[in-house]
Amino acid sequence: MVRTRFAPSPTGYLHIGGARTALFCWAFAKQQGGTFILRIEDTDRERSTEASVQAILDGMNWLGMDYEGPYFQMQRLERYRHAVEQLLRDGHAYECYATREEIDSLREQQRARGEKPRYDGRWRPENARRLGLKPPAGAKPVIRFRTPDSGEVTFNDLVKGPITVANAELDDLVIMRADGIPTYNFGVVIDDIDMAITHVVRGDDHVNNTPRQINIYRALGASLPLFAHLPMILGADGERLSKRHGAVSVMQYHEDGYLPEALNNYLARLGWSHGDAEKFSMPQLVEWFDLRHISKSPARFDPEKLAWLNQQYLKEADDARLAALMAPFLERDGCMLTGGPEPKRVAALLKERVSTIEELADAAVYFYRALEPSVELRKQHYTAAVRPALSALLERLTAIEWNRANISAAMKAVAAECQLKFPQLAMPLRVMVTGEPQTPSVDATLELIGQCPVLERMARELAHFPG
RNA sequence: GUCCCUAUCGUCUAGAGGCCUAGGACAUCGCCCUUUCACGGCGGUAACCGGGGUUCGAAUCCCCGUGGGGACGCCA
Repeated sequence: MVRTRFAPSPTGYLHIGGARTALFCWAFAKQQGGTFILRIEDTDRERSTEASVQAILDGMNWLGMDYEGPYFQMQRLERYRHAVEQLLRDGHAYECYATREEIDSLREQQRARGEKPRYDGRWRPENARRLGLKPPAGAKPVIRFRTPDSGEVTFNDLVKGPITVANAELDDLVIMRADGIPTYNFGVVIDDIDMAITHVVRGDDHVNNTPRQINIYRALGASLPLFAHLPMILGADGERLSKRHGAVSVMQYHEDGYLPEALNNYLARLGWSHGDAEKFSMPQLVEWFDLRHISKSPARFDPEKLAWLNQQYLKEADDARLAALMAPFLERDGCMLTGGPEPKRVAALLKERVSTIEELADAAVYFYRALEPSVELRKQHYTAAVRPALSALLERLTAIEWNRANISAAMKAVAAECQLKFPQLAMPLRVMVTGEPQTPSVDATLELIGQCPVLERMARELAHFPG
């Protein structure tokens, strides 16, 4: 039975990269009929926050990934201590009393010499004895794992293929701090063993940690899970994703008016493919997902393609749902929805013209509030020549039963009478009523705005015509 | 600096030695549709990083360069 896990540290919001990792983990587990686990790796007490835990949960929930858990590492300290005792007993770990300053200066020297910075193993029992090192009185040691001196570690990454690292490249890493809290490389191994994780799917920034972790598995006598390392997501500029790139928080996309199915779809296609398929649902992803078609190299995040996908989902989204989603944006813009046209009809009219909910709301403002045309627009469209036609139209519109067909008929009749082409009448009318040069077809727009507001706005704007 | 990984249009990618005159999508350009703008339809520009091998045959396999990414914490 396949078991995967997503194991974020609660030191910030759920970002795009984390969400993509979670999505692949989730999709793989579901595709295999397995279990997807959420584990919060909260052993960094300085940076972990309750708010971050909540932010991660919110992000997972919004994207619709269900999980077992969450489990918290800080609730499992007892277990890590026992595991450390076992390693100590078996000679796979030892106490190290080196101070941080000591280690820092060691690394500095190594770097100056052009070497890879590494702990030199001075507190390995045999070395400490040789060097005559004695534990300072009252000092609490950290525990280091004793990495094999020679040989190499090879594992067959499910995405990248065989990867080999020489043990000589690895040093004796700290697995437990003096206060009894495990470090990442240790906690992750114990948890993955205890939670019977079969497939470790994570970002490829962990490739270098994997040989260290494998050595720990072996020292513990545990069997290995399979590993699949996902390439990173880079910003649109090819740089590492960071705050500089604007929206890196998943929930920021929610706030900016993206649909979760669009973000999921986009993220799924970033580093994974299924032939020529571009637009597909979560169930479809679950059916199709495989590790073999994950690309091996990093991918750039392309906001334009995301926007396009979001537009595709918007076009087919339920009108009532869109109405509910755009309401907060409209209210923020000072629109009163009550008394105006039904939001879902407005959404239906506008939804294929925008790529986010925010744009949808922006485009809907004039249905709920009279917008003043800019001076430029008036100058451009309000001419003495069309004024009589618009006056005549105002009168006709006063008299008709208010629906799209009648509005259109009235416009056509006036245009014919005044020997104007339809657009010559429609453009100034559009600007007068909506304040915008671009809207859906005028008749449908006026119908929705409603007779009274339309007549009022026309009368008011007529006063701005020259002559 | 050392180690690990990686390399197809501007971007995301298809590609498992002959189906490749390298396919799709976003973006971009043009045309059509049209009541403005969109949507939609049709079409165009655009890529196998370089050099060596292996092979009858290489985008695909190997080596070397080069570019890109990652790691080198008592962070995860």
